[in-house]
Amino acid sequence: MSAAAPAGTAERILEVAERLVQTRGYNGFSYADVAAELGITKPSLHYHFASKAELGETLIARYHTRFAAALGGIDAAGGDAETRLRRYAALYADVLDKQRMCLCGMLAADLETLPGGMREAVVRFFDASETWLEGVLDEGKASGTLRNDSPSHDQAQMVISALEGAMLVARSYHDPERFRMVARRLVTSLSA
Amino acid sequence: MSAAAPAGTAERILEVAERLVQTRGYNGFSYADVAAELGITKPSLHYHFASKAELGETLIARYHTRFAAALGGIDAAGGDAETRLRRYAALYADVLDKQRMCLCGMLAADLETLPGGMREAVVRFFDASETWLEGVLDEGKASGTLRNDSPSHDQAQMVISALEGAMLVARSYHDPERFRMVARRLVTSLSA
DNA sequence: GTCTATAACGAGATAGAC
DNA sequence: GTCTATCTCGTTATAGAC
Repeated sequence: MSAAAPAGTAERILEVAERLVQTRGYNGFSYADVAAELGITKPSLHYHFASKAELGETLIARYHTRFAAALGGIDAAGGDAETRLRRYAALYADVLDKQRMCLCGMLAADLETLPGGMREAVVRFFDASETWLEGVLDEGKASGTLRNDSPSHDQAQMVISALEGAMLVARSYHDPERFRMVARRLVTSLSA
Repeated sequence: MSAAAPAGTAERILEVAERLVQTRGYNGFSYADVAAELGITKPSLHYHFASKAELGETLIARYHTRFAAALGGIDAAGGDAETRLRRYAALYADVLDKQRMCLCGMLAADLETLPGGMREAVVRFFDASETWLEGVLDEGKASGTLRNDSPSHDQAQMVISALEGAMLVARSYHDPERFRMVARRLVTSLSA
């Protein structure tokens, strides 16, 4: 769940825009902000991303891909279901440590104002997280390391909700430890 | 936790602006939007609220007051700690049923872009919720209806985080039941 | 691929008449 | 208390030169 490289202009634009969306929201940043930070002009941005909507859709696709790769990494690393859940929560904690909100959590707040393509992409991100979590929860129940007191489907939705909310609130207090405490409680509440 | 009345201009402005902030965010609405909806002009808005920041601060103060009154109503209605927790969650559900996000949850996403006065007011809202919840949790432990397995302080932060996050995500799916499921699980996880 | 220049519009805000 | 008129600035976006 990280990137960084020498990077061409398009990628540097995405890096800056991603941070701005995660900290200020979709309606809280402009092409002028990105251009100024990169020392280029606004029309140069439009060369790489014709519209703000196109830039936004690219940001979500990129974030989704990186997140999916991180989930693949967790699966590849092995460990029991509880360990995977802790690592899943750690992905969120890493974002918060950079003083950012989850990209799609932030865009969920802006949802009503987003162009249609972005709206659907945000929901697909949550769907993918939910599907992965369900798999981990099912596996944990089968192997007896996780509590089997309610449907994995419901538990997965609970996990996503609590982690997104904990990010949102902890960021308001500039207190990542507040997030970590919630994450620990959450994992504990699921373990057998 | 509701209002509505014959209402003068200032109050009608607040009603419209509140809904717009809760659905579109602070940077997703304008004086022009409010004015158009009320059939008045932008300068008339500025007569009642000189700046957008002032309007924003008034919105939070008003919301905070109404929320505090609702908490007072829960206390006055009696019932055990678990019942109070369910009623607390129901306050959020009522907001979501109107297809809105919690005002302060939405503003927490916009936090970095808010004028200083609004930022502090958002945090004070969370603090007040947390304090009230702590009281309910302590009472529930003392009377034996709630589980006493971790500090009320931590549990209160967990409740706020999970409910705010569940609102954020459930709204993306236009699915209030998704919120209610999370709220039920949450209360159950706290009961003895 | 990046620039200058500019269009076309919307934002928050003010002056001053009624 | 609400209006018309206007200011200034920021926004997304395009045309066309280099």
